[in-house]
Amino acid sequence: MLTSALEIRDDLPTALEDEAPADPVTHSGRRDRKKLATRRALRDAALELVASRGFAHVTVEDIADAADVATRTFFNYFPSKESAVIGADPERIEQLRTNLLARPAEETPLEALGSVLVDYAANLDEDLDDLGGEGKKAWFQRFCIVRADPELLGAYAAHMAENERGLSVAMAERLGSDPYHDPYPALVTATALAAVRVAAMYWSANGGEESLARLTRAAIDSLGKGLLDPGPVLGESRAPAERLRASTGHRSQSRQAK
Amino acid sequence: MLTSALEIRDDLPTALEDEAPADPVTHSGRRDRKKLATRRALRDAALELVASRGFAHVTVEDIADAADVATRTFFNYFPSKESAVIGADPERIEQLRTNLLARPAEETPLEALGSVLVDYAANLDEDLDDLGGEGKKAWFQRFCIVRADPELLGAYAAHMAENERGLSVAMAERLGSDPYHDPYPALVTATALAAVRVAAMYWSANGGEESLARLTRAAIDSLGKGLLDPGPVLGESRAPAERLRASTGHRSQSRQAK
DNA sequence: CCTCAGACGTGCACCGAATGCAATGTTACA
DNA sequence: TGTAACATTGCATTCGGTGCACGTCTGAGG
Repeated sequence: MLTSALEIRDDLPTALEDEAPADPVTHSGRRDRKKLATRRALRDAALELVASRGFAHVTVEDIADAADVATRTFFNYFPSKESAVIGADPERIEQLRTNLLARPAEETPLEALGSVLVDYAANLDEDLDDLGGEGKKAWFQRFCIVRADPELLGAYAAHMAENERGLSVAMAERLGSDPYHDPYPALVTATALAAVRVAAMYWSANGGEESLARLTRAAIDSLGKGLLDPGPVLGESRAPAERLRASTGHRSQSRQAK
Repeated sequence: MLTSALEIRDDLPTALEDEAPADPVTHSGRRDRKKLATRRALRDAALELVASRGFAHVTVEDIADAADVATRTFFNYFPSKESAVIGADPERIEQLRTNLLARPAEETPLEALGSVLVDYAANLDEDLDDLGGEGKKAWFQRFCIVRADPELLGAYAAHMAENERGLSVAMAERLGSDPYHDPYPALVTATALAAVRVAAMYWSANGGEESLARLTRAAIDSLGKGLLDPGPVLGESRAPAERLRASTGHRSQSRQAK
């Protein structure tokens, strides 16, 4: 059973305000507050309904009804049913882009991109919904749902492909190379995002207890070390789960290969 | 203008036979031949129409009409509009799985998976449609379309996520680890597939002239070397395009198991 | 306080994707 | 040749998604 934040919608505006007191910092109006509230209501309703019934057995009408808005209104907030669950945010990708371009030039491409992604995960760890007003809990629930449903897993992969596009050109820009004739920026970006995707899935699979930033850092570091063969492949069963957690610190290559 | 294989459908069965003489080796009958023919007709029609008009401006009815079958029949062959373009094949993933499990145990996880993927690309290079009856040209057209349309790019990423699922458990099986407590198999699989995806996109972006197997091998090798910073990052513009082509591997036995 | 323009919610009509069902036609095989 | 299995097809239906128009509320300025 999941906690429901759907009942309190209009009756207790204070309960909504303390959740996001300074998010629409642009200029706080009543309108923007309500807009953000319904957006969250729709998102929470979608997550909860999909978590209980499964994505295929939830209609947009169900979600809209649960959020107490018209079906048509749903599409004023989200372009598709998946997007309400996935959490696609065009602002986020733009932020990642600028963060990547702001990294010091000495860093290698993977270091720079990895740091940007780890930083983002760190923000999520501290539950600062400083951007998008998402919050750790929502993301955890999101990943759990996505991991369970193959259909949503595909939708999430599609969403990551969007991020990949944007970050890819930013990476090419950083390297000063033409993305059309140089696959390297795309290669780094695609593999790095795949790594953080795996880290996020693992994070959610283990109850969200561990630090997502550490898992992300470990995945990126493993990537930077060429995905070294993790110990005795055949007769292991020694410490399988410690592999990612192990390399959180500096370097602890468990095995030499190649 | 693209060549159309739609006109010859029922009138010239011989023209179809020489395209796939031994594919449904199970037991060649007239029924299976016609079935394969309509499948190809639908696929070709989808590729051609989408290539000219764009994915969003082509309806399933258009594709079915072009292939001269009822709209309903389309869904007897493909579960969705995207699948006709993407070329999702459950057999392929099963073949990759078994090929991965058949690799020698001495190879590192990335070596094993990389070899499987490179071998598959090598088959495609030689235009042996020994499985699925696809052929190099269809794949090239496919990748070109996918690369152009962001919507299809997402659909392709979703399809790759399916492959990832299957290969991930096979990789875990090979390593004898529990995928639930060990993210390493998923990490290797996800990053490797991301690498080959980039290689395929680059291949199609350059006219399909170069060897896809070489590009794939180069991408996997770069991954195995930790995506090393490609030379002087800042003042480069030296040999950007040669990066992938440079490290063409020597091993590429193009024979695969069953 | 009043007014007005613009933003937002909503109903309606509509298109297209996708599925289930049943009837019909076609192939394979004894 | 007859029959059973299978493929094609039409039809109805559900649902995701969009464009449009109308009514309402909010924010800003007089």
